[in-house]
Formats: sequence, C-alpha cells, structure tokens
Amino acid sequence: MELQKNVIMQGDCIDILSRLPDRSVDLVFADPPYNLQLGGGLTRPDQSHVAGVDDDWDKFDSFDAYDLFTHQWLEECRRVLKDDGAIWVIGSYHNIFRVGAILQDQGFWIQNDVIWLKSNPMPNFKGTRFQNAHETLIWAGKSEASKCTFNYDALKVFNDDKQMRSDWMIPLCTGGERLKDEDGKKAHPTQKPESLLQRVLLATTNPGDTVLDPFSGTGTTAAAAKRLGRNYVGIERDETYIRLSRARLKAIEPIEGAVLETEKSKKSLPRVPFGALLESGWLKPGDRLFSPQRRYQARIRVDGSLTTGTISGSIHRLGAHVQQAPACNGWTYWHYEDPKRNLAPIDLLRRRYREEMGLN
Amino acid sequence: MELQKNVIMQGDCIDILSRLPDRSVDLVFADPPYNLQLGGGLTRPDQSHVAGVDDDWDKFDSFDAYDLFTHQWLEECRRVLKDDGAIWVIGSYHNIFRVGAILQDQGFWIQNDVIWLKSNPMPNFKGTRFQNAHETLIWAGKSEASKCTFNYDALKVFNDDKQMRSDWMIPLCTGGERLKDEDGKKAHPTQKPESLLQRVLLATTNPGDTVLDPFSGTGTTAAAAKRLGRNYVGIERDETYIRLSRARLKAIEPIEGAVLETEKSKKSLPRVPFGALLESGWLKPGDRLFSPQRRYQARIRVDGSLTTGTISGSIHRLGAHVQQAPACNGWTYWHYEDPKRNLAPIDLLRRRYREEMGLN
DNA sequence: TACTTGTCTGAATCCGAAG
DNA sequence: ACTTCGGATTCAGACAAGT
Repeated sequence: MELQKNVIMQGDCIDILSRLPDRSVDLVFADPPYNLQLGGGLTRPDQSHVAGVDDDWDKFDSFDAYDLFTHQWLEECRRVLKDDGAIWVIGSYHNIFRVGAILQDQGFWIQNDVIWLKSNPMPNFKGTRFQNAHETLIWAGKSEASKCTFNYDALKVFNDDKQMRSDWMIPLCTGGERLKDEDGKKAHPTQKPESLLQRVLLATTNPGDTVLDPFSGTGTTAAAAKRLGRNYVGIERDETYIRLSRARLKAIEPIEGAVLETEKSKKSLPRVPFGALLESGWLKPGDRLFSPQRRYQARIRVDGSLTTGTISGSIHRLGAHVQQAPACNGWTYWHYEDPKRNLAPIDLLRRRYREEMGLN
Repeated sequence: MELQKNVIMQGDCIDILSRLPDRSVDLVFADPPYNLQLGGGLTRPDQSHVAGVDDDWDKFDSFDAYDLFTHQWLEECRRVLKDDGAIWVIGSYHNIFRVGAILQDQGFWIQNDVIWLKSNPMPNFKGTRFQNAHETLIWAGKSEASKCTFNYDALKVFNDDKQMRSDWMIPLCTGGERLKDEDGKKAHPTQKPESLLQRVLLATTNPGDTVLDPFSGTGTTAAAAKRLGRNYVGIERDETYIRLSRARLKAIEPIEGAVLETEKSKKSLPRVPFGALLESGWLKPGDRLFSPQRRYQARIRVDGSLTTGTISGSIHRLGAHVQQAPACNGWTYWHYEDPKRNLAPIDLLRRRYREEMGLN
C-alpha cells in the first residue's frame, strides 16, 4: 500500500494507523490526550469558570487504560516509522512519565527531553502549587541504532551561534493564530503554537520528509510541515477539527526556494583530500608544515603524507602522533609558512580551494 | 521505634529505610542513580577527557532491574512518610520517566514537575543533540488526599512578588561549594547545588520539619535543612561521602528568615536569539536585511541564517564577512526596512520582542 | 589594584561514511 | 556486521597567572 501524503484522515487513531504501510514516514509528532484529572472543574478567584480540558477524548478510567492506549498507538507509530525515523511526543506531568517509560520499553531511544517554557502561562489561581509554566517533549529515535536527522548547524545559527539548549522559551498559541469556532470561543483546548512545531521540524526533518501526526487536532503539525516544505499525514477523529484544519492548511503558502535552505554542517561539504592542494599547486612536495608555535615540523611528501623523518602518515595521523593525542584534525593543526614567515592553518588553503572550485 | 534526627546513617538505602518507623518524616528528597548507560570515553574538542559518571552505583542490568530498585526504595519512603507528607525526586530523561510512572502507580499524587534549568550546563561536544541543559524534579504528595505544605507567599516574595514558576534557573554546583577530595578532584560526581535544595525546602517544609534523603551523597539536603532550621535524616552507603558530609554539616550555621532575603534568585536578562524574531513573526523568511546605507543586502532563511546568494551564515558571521572584519555585532549592523522604506537596526525588534514577552 | 588572558571543568546515553 | 579512518566538535564560570 502506498502512503497518501498531505491529507488529514478522519477516524480512530489506532484504527487508521494500523492501515498505514510499514517504514513509510520520517517523523512522528504526537500530542496525545493528557489524561487530565481535573476534579470537578476549576474556578478563578472571581468564581469564573476556567475552560479546562473536559472533552470525552481525554477521559481514561485508570492508569492501566491510559497505558494500554499509549502502548497501542506508539507500537503502530513504531511500525510506520522508517528505521532511521524519530518520534516526538509532548505532554505534561499528568501523562509524560508514562509515555516516556513506554517509549523506552518499546525500544525507542531517547535523544533529548525538551522543555517548552511558556512565556505567558496561565497563573495558578489557587496558590497551592507552582505556576505550571512548561510542558515536556520527548525526542526519541526508533531504536538505539537509528541515525536520526538533526540539523545541528541550522539550530545553532537560529540561536545566535550558540548550540540550541534543551529548554525553549516560546509563547502560548494566542491571538490571531488561535483557531476560533462560530461563537468566537477557542476551537480546541490545547492548540499548540506553530512556532513550536516549526522548531521541531527544522531541527529533525529535511525538506521533502513526511511527518505523521496521529492526534492532528487543529492541524498545527500539518501547517508547520506545509509551510516548511515537508509532507504531512494527519489523523483526527473529530470532524469539526478536520474542517477547521483543512481551511487552515488551504491558506498556508509554503516557503520555497533558497530561503528554505538551512545552514549545512561541515561534514556535508565535499571532501578535499590533502593531496589536492599539492596537485593544484597550493603546496609543494618538500614544503614544511608547522604545529602551532612551531613546536613540531614535518615535510610534505609527494603522495600527500607528512613525515618527521622517522615517522610519517596522514596530516591527521601525524598530528595525533606528535601530540600523543588519540585524534587530531590535521587541517587546523598543521600550518604553512607564507612569504612573510607567518603561519596560517592549511585549512585556509582548503577553504580557498573550495571557493575556487565552487565546492561550497 | 523513635526516629533519630540530624544524623547521616551508613548502609544500604533500602535496608536502612526498612528499619525507620512508619509515618515519621515530613518530606523525602531523593537523588537516586540515573542509570545513565554511558558509552565509551568522551573528549572535548581540545582533546581533553570528560569525567563522566562511571561509578558502580549507577549501573543496572536492565530497565527492569532499575524499575525494581526504584519500586522498592519508593515503597519504603512511602511507608516512612507522614500522611500529609510529600516527596521530591530529581532525575534526567534516562530515569525520570520511569520514576514518575512508578510514583503514580504507587498512589503518590504529583503536584508539579519542576525543571532545574542549568545556567552553565556542559555543552554537547560532538554536535549530536540539543545541549542537555536541565534536569527534572517531581514533587508529589503521599496521596491525592495529602495536604502538602506549600509556602506560597514565601516563594512569591522570593520571586519578586510574582508566582514562582515551575522552571528554576540555578547554576551548577561549582567552585568553592563543590566538595573536593585529597587530590583536589571533585569528591562526588553529581553534587547538587545547595540553592536548589534551599528552594525545595523553603517551598515545601516548615521550620522544625524532618527531611529524609535516602541517597545523601555529600549531604547537600542535610546541609540545606540545617541551614534552614529543618531536621534531617540522611542515608548513604559510601563512608567517604559520609565523612565529608559530616565535616560539611559541622561548619554550617543555621540562618534566620530575614537573612534569606539575601538569597533571592538572581535574575539575568534572557537571551533572545535571532531565530525567535522569525518564530514570532517580527521578521519572515525571505525578508531582506541591509547594512547601513544599503551597501550590502542579504535575505533571511528559515533557520535565521542570512544569505547573499553565494555566502551564508549567522547575522554576525555574514556581517563580518561582507565588511571583511574579524567580527561583527549583527544586531546593530543589519537593518530591516519598515513600510515607509526607512531602515532600522534589527536590535530594535529584539527590544520590542523583550518588552512584549515581559522579559525585561 | 584593575584588567586581560589562559586553563580547567561540569549527571553525557556525544561521528559517520566508506570499505 | 565488522573495521578503518578522515576530520568535526564546546558554553559558562571559576580561578590563576600575567600585565
């Protein structure tokens, strides 16, 4: 069976999931029912009613019932995921511990738990607890062996050149982004901000990937996916939500072209063998290379290996050897001498070579 | 049997716990083994060795073994707790989901999960995941019926008259606070900051209460308890840790409430990454930014990087590149165009973002 | 004394493509 | 599935040493 993409499917989550083909999606994002147990409704100090989560879909008779349900939909997601796929699940303390333990039991391999810090959370009206100002997301690979997509460099640029932390400060979904029903009331009790989903998808998918959301709700995952040039598959039981999300999706213009590209890792650049610098004349056999502060030196041989006279090997091997280190990046360790006798890392020559050859 | 107070007892945690009387302590704070399952060695980019947790006490054969251990010590804690007592457990994604689920299964009633945001966490040296910048604490009453102590007003004063949130920014335990062995190395691999424990005890105990820590380690819980006029009972297996913690406790002078004011949480201006301006819609992918006098221009990509078409990078790196400067503050160098085609530095948007988010 | 520079370290599931 | 090997990879803060 072929997976139909860019649709929101109507029906029971586990039922629909069971009909999707094996190993067909790159990422699952799930915002399952929270199993909230709000005894008797919550009121503000002024006695007004807080519109909490009291929908039928959020009722479970026991932890066992919730665990069984969780086990079932996660197992189906696991089957549907590609082997190098990953899953995100968001939850609160009511359910996330159970979800996390079941994920681990099923063989998913947690990469990070990520904390969504709400910049504008609802106050705790009774003053009996801390203001519940965060939710927890779990990011896990299908297995320990999964090579999950992780756009480290893109997230680092996003975060002002510092690696992205596991805590994300993001505002609640409010204002114009929040979908309303005919009465102007919020259409869904737990609509997530699209910015949260955008960050998830930027971090752990590539353009053209397929993202499955088994609890699609108002279609936030699908919206973020469409906007970022990813394919989506949504499953949702409630026809009202489906109607709303389809209208929402229709209005979204995908980001296209060069601006959809993200910062690439250095590892993804084409490899330049050291010997290429010899062939193109940037360096010559017999030239001397120096470690920082000229502590060690070595000569270049015709095949692109270095030699100290007694020991020889690749720029990396020899760099590691002279430092007695387990490993070494020869490109940044070894320096050449320019006509003014200044030292510069040979990585500079590699960069120039790449520019000249259009390899960036 | 009478509970002996203000002692650190030597022995196996479950064994000692089993000999403590029923309903005798007001609070349990537990920092159990995390079951980290670390792989081989880890080195920093400068090749130095990272001292990971490789102690035997953190090794378990399987999740089942860990669950059994967790179940046992929690059940004993439950018995020893007074009916209106409460428990805190700290952990990371390696173990906290299992702990949380077992707590719920045993009838504990979660009040909050609290996130310890580390202001100075260790980086992810290999660029493979998000920087693991937090740990999770679970605060739970002995049962749904427990009337847990919660010093709402004290916490509010502590937090500049705003409700204390469920995320706490606190530095790691370093410097002079970190206990050292004879060689000057850290005495314990996972010593917690005393400020974390102080906040826990201020929030959920009263002076004169008794606090039990079944994994006492270097005695941080006991130290905070003594300082704040609470009684402590510690259990620890390792005699070296016990010796250290007894010396530590001897040196502690209990302090009075008024002095606590000086312990108020230090606030720092939260960093606003450039990407946040995209997420919140102040800028959009594809928008153009200009250098002063429009000499250069660049387009914004989805990840918050800029591109000239041939070269791309962060606002800072691309600013430096076009000016051929070694460094550049992209926030003041790059300008956006308002509807009247006037240029203003993007730093202005950052200031507005801070104001709107209440981050000043 | 004040400031700069360099070194060290912290609960970490920390590489990946090619052969 | 195994090994080999090229070469990429870090942030905040405490402290010491140098200027």
